[in-house]
Amino acid sequence: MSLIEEKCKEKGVRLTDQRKVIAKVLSESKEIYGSKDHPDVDELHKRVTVIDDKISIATVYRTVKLFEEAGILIKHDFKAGKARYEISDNHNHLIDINSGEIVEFVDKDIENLQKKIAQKLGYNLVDHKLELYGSKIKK
Amino acid sequence: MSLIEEKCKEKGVRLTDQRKVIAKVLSESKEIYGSKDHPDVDELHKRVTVIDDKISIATVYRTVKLFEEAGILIKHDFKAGKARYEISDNHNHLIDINSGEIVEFVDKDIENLQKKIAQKLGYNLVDHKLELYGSKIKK
DNA sequence: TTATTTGCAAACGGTTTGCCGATTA
DNA sequence: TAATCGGCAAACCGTTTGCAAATAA
Repeated sequence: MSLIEEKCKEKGVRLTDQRKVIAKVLSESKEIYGSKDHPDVDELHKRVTVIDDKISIATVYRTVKLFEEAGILIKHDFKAGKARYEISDNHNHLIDINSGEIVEFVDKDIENLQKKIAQKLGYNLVDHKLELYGSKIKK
Repeated sequence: MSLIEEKCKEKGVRLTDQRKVIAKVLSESKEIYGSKDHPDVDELHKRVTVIDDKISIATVYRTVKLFEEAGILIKHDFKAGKARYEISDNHNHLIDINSGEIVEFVDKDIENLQKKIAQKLGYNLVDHKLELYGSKIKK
């Protein structure tokens, strides 16, 4: 049973054949496609139809939204137009402005600083989005 | 002459009547609508047509893209679907998850930390996007 | 004059939705 | 069985674009 399938059970999300396939593809996405994998709905649909070619893209849309609302996935809009998804986890992204490659990172210092800033402005920090855009240093 | 109109001159952007009106509305947007003003194209079009009701929304789209490419405006996709614009300036945003209100802030510490992180990952920091999401602390 | 810009309406692309038969718990 | 879900195709909505007339330099 895939990671996401388990989370569905936890949260009482009904599991259908289609959802199981989508959950499986998402759960395996990083392992198979590497760390910079943030598939959009179209890409997801392509991968899913390899397993079951009856699954419609409407179902992928509905499922991905469902998973997002359940806190299982997070949705990114790195560039408007196409949303991209990955399993929920609080890391940040560095985007290579030349190749489009995405590097993930976490940094406790930044996280603490953010909390402090929000407090200073009179808010409790609930969530954050940090994207760095950079170009590779050649050596 | 509005702030943006001046920048257009600098960058050699041809100034038409329509662009002057749009530049004016954008330049005045913060003063009139307050610090949380990040109008979308539709809102911009509404404000612009008060001055000249012949200006089409296609022109607003084209102009806003032009200004963005000239580095005069920045485009935000706080939530996908509708882009929002403001005069270019490197501050960050804190978004009230309850009211949608947007608070702007700058923080040198965070900026330095970001630069350091990018370096550590082998990149030169070119740009960044930081959005905090929080809920107001009641007192 | 000549390259550029505008308004209009149609096209576009990602996403959502109504309908209704199929499936899950 | 009752509630929910999935497939299909049409609708939706923000944005872009081709065209011919208008305009800036």
